[in-house]
Amino acid sequence: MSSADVKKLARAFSALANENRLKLFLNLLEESRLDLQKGRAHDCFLVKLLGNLSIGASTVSHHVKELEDAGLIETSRDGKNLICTIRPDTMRSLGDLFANVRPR
Amino acid sequence: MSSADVKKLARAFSALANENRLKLFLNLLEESRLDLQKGRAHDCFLVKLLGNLSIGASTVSHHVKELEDAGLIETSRDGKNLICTIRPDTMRSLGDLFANVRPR
DNA sequence: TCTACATTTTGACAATTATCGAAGTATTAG
DNA sequence: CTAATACTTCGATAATTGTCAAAATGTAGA
Repeated sequence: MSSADVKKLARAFSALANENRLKLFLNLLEESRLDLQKGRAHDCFLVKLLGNLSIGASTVSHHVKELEDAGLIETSRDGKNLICTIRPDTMRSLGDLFANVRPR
Repeated sequence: MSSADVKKLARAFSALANENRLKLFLNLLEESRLDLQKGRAHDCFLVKLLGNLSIGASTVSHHVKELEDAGLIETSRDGKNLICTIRPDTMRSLGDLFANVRPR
């Protein structure tokens, strides 16, 4: 694994290391799975995420950008609303990392 | 997912968020897979890990403890040497987290 | 027991990070 | 155009973290 890859990985884990940011991400993941069941696309408004945490809007905005810069999510806009979407490619590489460890 | 679970998860990601600590962990993972192929038990000495990084022994010791406290590895002793072992149970729960995301 | 080796603990410091509130920007509705 | 809503940027601050060097501890061998 290249040094650049390690850097990228560390960045992703760093984004998930903060409790509030992790909660945002887990919300998105759960939403993604619910929508998967219904066969719909998954997305989540910032304002909706905000409701679940006791931190300010500006802080949430920072956190979302951090998740995005780390390659964990993508964002787009629907009018005034920010839409966050999980990046399945990144999920796959993270998942692979933890696979195939010998059970004891 | 309970609040305690989220805390634990964040702790694990936090442990992997530092580049040097991540390298230690990736070394252990790789070693674990090599040994898996050979059907042997896997373990790795601290002093061996140390060689690959340009940081002091005391720092590596801190990092190892951090990985252990985060539930990612277990340690034991063989004489003077510290032996580090990947925890497959934790690997499994982390792997599950990133599974089942809809591809686009 | 003395010594060398492997690791750990301690104390310090610089760098990074999480968060806030206020001001700023963009978008929509009226 | 104006006001309201949703988000972003800025500047500040407190808390956390990564690293080091030095001293301490534990272990094995002579």
